[in-house]
Amino acid sequence: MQMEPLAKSRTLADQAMDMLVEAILRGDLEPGERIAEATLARNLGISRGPLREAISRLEGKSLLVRKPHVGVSVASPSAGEIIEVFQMREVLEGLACRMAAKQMTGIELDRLERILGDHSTHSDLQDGRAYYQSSGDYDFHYQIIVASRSKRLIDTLLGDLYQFIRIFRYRASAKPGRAQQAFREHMLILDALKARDPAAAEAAMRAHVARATETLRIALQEHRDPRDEHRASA
Amino acid sequence: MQMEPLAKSRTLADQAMDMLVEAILRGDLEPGERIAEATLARNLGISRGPLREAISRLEGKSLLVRKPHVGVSVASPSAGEIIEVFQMREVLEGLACRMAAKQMTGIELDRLERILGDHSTHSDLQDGRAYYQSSGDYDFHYQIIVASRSKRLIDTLLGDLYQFIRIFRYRASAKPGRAQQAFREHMLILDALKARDPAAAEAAMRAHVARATETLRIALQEHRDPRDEHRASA
DNA sequence: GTCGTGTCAACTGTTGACAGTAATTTTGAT
DNA sequence: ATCAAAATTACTGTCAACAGTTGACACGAC
Repeated sequence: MQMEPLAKSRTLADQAMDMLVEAILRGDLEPGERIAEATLARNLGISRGPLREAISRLEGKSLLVRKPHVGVSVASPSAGEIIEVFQMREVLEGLACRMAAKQMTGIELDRLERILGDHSTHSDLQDGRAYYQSSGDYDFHYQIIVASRSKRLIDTLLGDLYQFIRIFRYRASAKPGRAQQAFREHMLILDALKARDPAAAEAAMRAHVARATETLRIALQEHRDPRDEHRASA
Repeated sequence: MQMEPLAKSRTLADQAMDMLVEAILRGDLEPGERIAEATLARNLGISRGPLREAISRLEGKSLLVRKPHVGVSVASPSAGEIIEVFQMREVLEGLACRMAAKQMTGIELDRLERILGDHSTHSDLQDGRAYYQSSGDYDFHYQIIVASRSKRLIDTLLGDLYQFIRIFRYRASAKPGRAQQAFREHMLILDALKARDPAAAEAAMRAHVARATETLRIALQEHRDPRDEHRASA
């Protein structure tokens, strides 16, 4: 019999990293907020070494930024940078969807259809906003991304990029009616996948994410970020 | 009078990181090779702390991989993973090219045209292979990526992804005649950019990178990687 | 009152030593 | 000779203390 070690030899730095990401996601650490190493390490019951290591790794993923001899702080991307990330997500998820169309199994397609079926009967959908911006939308995209079978793509979209996006609660900025529209777009994507039409699947996914980006852009313009002023005007 | 700080407060960890990347690019550290922290730190004249920090950052960028309690080693992606990165590059550079088409200045277009002009008269081009796989091709893509004005896109394509790709010298695997074809493809891209046609520019760039990927795929099949066997067969 | 300078405290950057784990070698039995 | 188990070794993971830099504050000159 062969089994995985229960605790995968998780090092303190690993735990500290997870804990940091959690804290940022939960909102305990706000974007731009500085992190005092010594204090945080004491609170976690570890020394500064492993904590610094966790910080360095997140720094490599641009979730944290460090100013030499000053300190690390949670990344605080401007509205423009968030849009940039969404644009990248558009083409990358398009790619994932194209690949998924080629190699998705029947079982995976069924699962996707079932997820969408659950959505349609879910009460939140009728209500409007919340659902698509929380787990429902996530599940749909998640399944497709995993179906791409591309290790790097999965890591990027489900790991780095997704966490980066999730930090900033701009999900809340969905417009009323966006949920229903998104649901219809999901249907179109599913159709293309079932038809095993890579080009159509990619186009449908790109259109879907592009619309979400557009909605986001409008929402962001309402609470402007001064850092974007200098490059607007075009 | 305004001036840059002389030495940008570069920390030992920063220098160690650059040094590591350099060493990997130069080939001093081969893919899969393990890194002995203590030894390397001594050779660099620093202690293990900053070195570990540099390692952690590169770990976050998946240039190095760490196995707990065993050690770090240079990432050694399988042929399949390299193809995956190229596929991501295809859509991301396509995006960059689309954005560049919208906002490139006349000066930038001139510079690009000049680069291409240099290429056409460059002796290596007539010879065949080497040129496009070295700095020439890089310059062309570099200019377009920068012209996208997207901070994240530039970081990803010119930083993380590019270094990752560069580590593995599969550039050498270009086929004879590929250089001339690539040159023609560059011309098409430039045409679309000059016409300020975003869709055409994106399509042209995607086609260009897709062809390079295909060439690479063929070259990689010759020296197979055993790790890809299980997922082949399709 | 404003500007510039000097001092100070708090924090980060770095170090060397210790503890713990995984691989290797050695030893012993079959 | 082959294999298994135990001891050794070499490395990583972790810690606590030291050194250096930064930004703030107070003081003094203009």
